[in-house]
Amino acid sequence: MKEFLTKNLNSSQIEAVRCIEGPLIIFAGAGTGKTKVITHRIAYLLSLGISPWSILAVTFTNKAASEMKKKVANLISQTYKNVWISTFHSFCAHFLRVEASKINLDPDFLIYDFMDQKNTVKDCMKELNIDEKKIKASTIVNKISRAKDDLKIPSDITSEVKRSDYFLESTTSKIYELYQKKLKKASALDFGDLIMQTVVALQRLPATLEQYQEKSKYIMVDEYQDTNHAQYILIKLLAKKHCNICVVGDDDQSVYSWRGADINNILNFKKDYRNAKSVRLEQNYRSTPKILSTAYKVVKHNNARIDKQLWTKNPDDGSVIVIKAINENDEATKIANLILLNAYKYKLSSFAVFYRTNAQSRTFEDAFRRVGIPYSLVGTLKFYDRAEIKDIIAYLKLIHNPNDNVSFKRIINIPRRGIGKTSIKILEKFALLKNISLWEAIPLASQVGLTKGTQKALNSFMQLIETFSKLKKDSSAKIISKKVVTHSGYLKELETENTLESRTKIENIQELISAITDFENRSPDKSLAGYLTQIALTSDTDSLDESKDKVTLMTLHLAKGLEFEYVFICGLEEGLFPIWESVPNNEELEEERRLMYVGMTRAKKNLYLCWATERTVYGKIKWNVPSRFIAEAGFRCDLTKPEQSPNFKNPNKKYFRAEVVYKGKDTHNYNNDYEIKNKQLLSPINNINKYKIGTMVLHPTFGRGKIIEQSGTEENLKLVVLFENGQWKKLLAKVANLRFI
DNA sequence: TAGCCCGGCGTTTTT
DNA sequence: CGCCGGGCTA
Repeated sequence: MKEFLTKNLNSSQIEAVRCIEGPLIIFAGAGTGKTKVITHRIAYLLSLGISPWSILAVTFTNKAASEMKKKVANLISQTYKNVWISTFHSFCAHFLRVEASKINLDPDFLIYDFMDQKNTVKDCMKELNIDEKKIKASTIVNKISRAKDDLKIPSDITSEVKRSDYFLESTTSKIYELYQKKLKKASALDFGDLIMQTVVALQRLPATLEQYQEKSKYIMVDEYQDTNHAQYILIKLLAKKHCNICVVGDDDQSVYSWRGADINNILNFKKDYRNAKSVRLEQNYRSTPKILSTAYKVVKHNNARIDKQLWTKNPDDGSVIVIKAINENDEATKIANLILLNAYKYKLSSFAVFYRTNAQSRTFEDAFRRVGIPYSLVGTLKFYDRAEIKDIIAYLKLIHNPNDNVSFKRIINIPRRGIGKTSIKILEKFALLKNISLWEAIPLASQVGLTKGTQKALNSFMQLIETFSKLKKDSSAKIISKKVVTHSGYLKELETENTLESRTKIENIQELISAITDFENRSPDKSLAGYLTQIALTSDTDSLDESKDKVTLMTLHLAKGLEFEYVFICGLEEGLFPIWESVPNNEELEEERRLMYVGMTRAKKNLYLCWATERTVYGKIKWNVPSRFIAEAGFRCDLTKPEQSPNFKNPNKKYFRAEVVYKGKDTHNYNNDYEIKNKQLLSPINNINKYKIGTMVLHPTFGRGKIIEQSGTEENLKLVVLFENGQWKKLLAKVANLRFI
C-alpha cells in the first residue's frame, strides 16, 4: 500500500481501507474519521489500477458528496474525476434521464418537492371529495412517500392493514393512485419516485442492470443507517454481481426513521451478506473523554444497537455541565452570557446551540440580538422556499413544461392579471372533465362561460409563456430567467410596491439570477432542464457559511456531521426532548436518545445540557421535569422543588445555579464517574479544591456570586464568577479575596 | 376579485 | 401565542 495512503491512519482505518474485495461493513462512530476512510479507500482502489469507471460512492447529501470529491481529489489528482460520487437521488435522476426511453418516461421530467407534492395531493383530494379537514394533505404526502420508500404501489397499501386503519389506508391508496396519474401527466417525479422507478427499471431490464453493475463494481455507501428499503434494494441490485460492497455507518446515529430510514439495514448487514467482514472505528479524534463517556452513558440505554464504545487520546479538559434555568428566556440569557464569557478563547463559529424544535429558536434570537451576538439560524427559511424565488422558479418550470398544473396555479395571477380563484376553479373543473391540463384548457375557455376579460387575460398569459418557451432553444437559463423577471411584470410590481419587504425580494431575485449564472459557469448542462434538476436536488445553499463568524443555531437533526468547541443542548425537558409523542413508543424513544447522542458527540471540548423548569408553550406556561437524558448521562436532578432564586425582581436576570457539575478527575480513564455536586452548593468547602465550579462566593464589591468556570492552576488559578446582578467577572483567585458562603 | 377575519393547530425534514 | 388557510363580505 502506498505510503501516502497509510500515514495519518490508525490500524482499524487501514484495515478498512485495505479490505476491498467482498462485502464490508464499517461501524464508524462519531468523529472517528469516517470520511477519511472512504476517501482513502477510493484513492487506494485507484492506486491499484482499478478503473475509476467502476467505482461508485453514494451519499445522502450534496454536501457530503462534494466534500468527498474534494478530498479524493486532494489524494489523487488525476483520475478521481471519473469516479462516480453522488447522492442517491442525483444518481437515480441521472439514471432515469439516460434510460428514460426504455421505461416510457419523459427524459425531461421535473422533480417535485414537498410543496409540489402537497399541492398535487390537495388537487387529488378535491377531485375525490375527501374533506381536507378530516385528513391533512401533508399526512397523505408523508404516507405516499413512505409507501414509495418501501417500494409499495397503491394496491399494496390496502392489502396489508388492520381494520382500524382501514379508512385512512384505503383513502391513501386511492389518492396515491390518482396522484401518480397527475404526476405522469405533468411529467413529474417526486423524490420517492426517483429511487423507486430506478429500482423497478433495473429489475425489469437485466441488460441495463448488468451494465450498471459493471459501473459499480466497487460500491461504497455512506451513512448506511439512514437508507430506506428502496435504497437498500437498489444497492443490493447493483452489488449483486461483484459483491464488493462497502457500507459505512453508525446505528447510534440513526435519526431519520420517521422519514423511512430503516435501522435494520445496518443491523442486519451481516445476515444479508454472509461473508461480510466488519471493521469498527472506535478511536475518536473530536471530543474529550468526558464528553464521550457521558454520551456513551446515554446511548447505552438503547436496546436496538450494536455495542461499541468510543475512546480518545484527547486531553481531558473542558467540561460537561448541566444548566438549570427558570424559563426559556433565562435559558437563552444564560447561554448568551456563557458565549460572551468564552468568546475571547474561540471564534463565535465554534459555538452552537441545538434544540429539538424550530420554535425554540426565537428566544435565542431575541437574547442574542439583545446582547449583540451575531448568529446564523440554520434550516428554517431556505432560500428556495422564499415565495419570490418559488414564483420565478414556477415560471421556469412552466416554460419547461406547460402541463405542470402546480406551477401554473402558482403564477397564473402573479403578478395580478385579474384571474381569480373562481375563474381558475371553473377552468380546473373543465380541464378535469376533458382530462387535459390547465394549460391545454385555455384555448377552450370560451366553451365554459368565462368572461371576455378573463379569456383575454388567459390568452395573454399563454402568449407570455410561449414567448419565453421560444427562447428555450438558443438561450441559456440565465437569459430566460432574466426575461421572465422583467417581461412578466413581476419586477415592476415589486418596484411599485417599494417597501422594505419588496426590496428584499428584489435582492433575492437578483441573487437567484446570479445563482443561475453561477450554475451555467460550472455545469456542463446549461439547459433550463439541467438547472431545474439541480435546484430540485439541492437544499439550502447559503445556510451554513463557515467563513462567517457567527454562533450557529439549529435543530439537533441538522447537527449531524458537524462539530463545535462549545455545544449547548437546550430544552432538555420531558415532553420536549424526548418529545412527548415519542415517549410511549419505545422505538421512537430510542431514536430520540440517538438524537441526543448525536447532539452530544458534536462537542469537542465543552458540552452544556440545559433545561428550564418553566416554559411557555403556545402561550401557556408549562412546568417541566428535566429530561430523562440528563439522568441517563449520570447527573442527578432534584425534581421535587423548583428553585426560586433569591433577591431578584427581573426574571431575565435571575441567577444561575449550575446545579450539577462534572467533577473533572485528571485521568483519561474512560469509565470514570460523575460526582453530583447538587447538595454541596451551600456547604463548607474543603481546602484542597475549594474553588470548585458551582461554589457560592462573596466578593467585597460585586457581592454574591457563583463560580462557573476555572482555568489555570495554583498561583494563576483564574475564576469566572457570575454575580447576582447578572454580570460576569473573570478573577484571579489569589487576589480576588473571595469568601465562601 | 381581493382583502379581512376567524378558527384550528402547533416534531424532527439529508433529497 | 402566532401562523396559515378557508370562507365570507365589500
